[in-house]
Amino acid sequence: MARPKTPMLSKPAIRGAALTLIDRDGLEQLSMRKLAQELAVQAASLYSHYRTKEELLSEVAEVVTTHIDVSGFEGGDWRGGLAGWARSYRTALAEHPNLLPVIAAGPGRREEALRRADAVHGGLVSAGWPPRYATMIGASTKYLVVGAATNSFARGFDDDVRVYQDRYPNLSQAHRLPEVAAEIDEESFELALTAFLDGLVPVYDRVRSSAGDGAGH
Amino acid sequence: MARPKTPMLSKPAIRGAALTLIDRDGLEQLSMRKLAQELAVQAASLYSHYRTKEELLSEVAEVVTTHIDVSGFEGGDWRGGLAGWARSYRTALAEHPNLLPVIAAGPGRREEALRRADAVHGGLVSAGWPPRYATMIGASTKYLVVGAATNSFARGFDDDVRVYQDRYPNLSQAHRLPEVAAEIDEESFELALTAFLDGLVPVYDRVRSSAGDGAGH
DNA sequence: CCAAGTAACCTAACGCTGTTCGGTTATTTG
DNA sequence: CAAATAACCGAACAGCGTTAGGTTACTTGG
Repeated sequence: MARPKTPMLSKPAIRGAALTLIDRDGLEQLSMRKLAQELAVQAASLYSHYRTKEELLSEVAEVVTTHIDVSGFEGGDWRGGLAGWARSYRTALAEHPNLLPVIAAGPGRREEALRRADAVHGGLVSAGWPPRYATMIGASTKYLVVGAATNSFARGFDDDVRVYQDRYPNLSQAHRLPEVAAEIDEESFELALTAFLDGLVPVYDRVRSSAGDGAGH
Repeated sequence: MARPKTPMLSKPAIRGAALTLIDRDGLEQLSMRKLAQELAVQAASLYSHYRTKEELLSEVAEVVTTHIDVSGFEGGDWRGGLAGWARSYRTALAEHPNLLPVIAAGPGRREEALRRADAVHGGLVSAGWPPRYATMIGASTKYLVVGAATNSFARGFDDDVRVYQDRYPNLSQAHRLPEVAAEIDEESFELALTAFLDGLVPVYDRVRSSAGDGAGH
C-alpha cells in the first residue's frame, strides 16, 4: 500500500490506542508492532507521527496529567488546595495505574505537568509560604502521591497471601487480602495526607511570624 | 570451552557485577550479554545460576535492602523507629538510585524486604498502635520514602533550566539548579517526614485513649 | 493547470534483547 | 567405577525499537 486517500492514523488516535493497550495489558506489553496491529497498520507508519516510542509515551502521560485539578488554591486556602491537588493527582494515577512509571519519571518537558507544578507553587506563595517552602511542600506532596500510587498499583506484595502466613506474624495477612487492599491503600493515603498537612500548620505559623527575618527564598 | 576446573561464576559475583553496571550505566543499559562480557563469559552461562534476569534483579535489590535499618523501634519509641527506618531506607535508595524501579516495584517474595516490613509492623504494634494503623503507617512512611527517592533520582525536571525560565514564573529556577537540587531534596524529605510524624502524634493519643472501643484491628 | 514537494503509508532490514537448545567436560554422588 | 549433575560454550529463536528506501495521494508555488 502507498499513501491512503484518507489518513489511517493521527496523533490522538495513536495516543488513544496506546493508552487502551497500556490499561489493558500493561506498560511492558506495549510494543510498536502491537500498537500498529491494533491500528491496522505497520509499525513503521507510527514513526510518521511520533519520532520515538518515548515521545509517544510522554504525550500519553500528558493526556492523563491534564485531568489533575489545581484549582483549589483560590482564596489563599493552601491546605485545601494541596489536599485537592493531591487527591486529584492520585485519582488520575489510579485511573491508569500501568502508566505510573512514565508519569513518575518526572515532568520532563511535558507542558501540562509543568503548568501544574507552576500553579501549585504559585498557589502556595500566594497563601503566604516563602518560595523555598513552596518548592519543598510541592515536592513533598508529590512524594506522597507518587509513593502511594507506586505502592498501591505496582502490586507491592505477592498475590499469594499464604507466603506470609506463618513466617511474618506481624504482617497480619487479613490486611493484605485483595478485597481490602484497595481500602487500606485509600485509608493509608488519607492518613498520610492529613497527618502531613496537620504537621505543616505549626510550620506555617512559625514561618509567618518570623517573616522578614531572612528566612525567605 | 566446556566446564572449567574452577567455576568462573557465582551468584554473589554475578550480583556484584550487575549492581556495578547498574550503578555505572543505569538499569536500562544492563543486558545479560553486557553482564556476561563484564564477567568474561557468554550470556547463556548466566542462566546456570539465575533462571531469569528478573530473578537476578530481585536478588540484587535484596542485597541493597539488607542495609535498611529497622532497629530503632526498641523501647517502644515508634516515632524514632519510624524516622530511623525512613532515613535509612532513603539512604539505601540514594546509594543505588538506578535500582530504584526494581525496589519500588514492591517486596514481592524477597525475604529481606518482607522481614523488614514485618519488623516495622511489629515495632508499631509494640509501641501501642492498633494493627490496622500499623499497616497504614508503615505504608504511608514507605510512600514518603519511595516518592522522595523517585522524584529525586528519576531526574524529575529537565536538565536544561532555561526551558522553565520564562514560561513558568513560579518555578523559581534557582531551586532547580543542579547544585542545590540535592539539598532541596534532602530538606523536602525531612520537612515531609517531620510534618507527617508530628501530625501522627495527636492521632496516636486519640487512638490510645479510646482503646477497647472496637477501633482496633 | 501542472510540477515540485511533502505526507502517509508500505516492505525489508539492522542491531539489539531475553531466553532456550544441544554439546562438551569436570566434578560429585550412589 | 558408572551415572548424574553442574558449568561452561556456540548457535539460534522470536521479538524489540528504529531506519532506509519505495510508492502513491494530497498540497502548494509559479
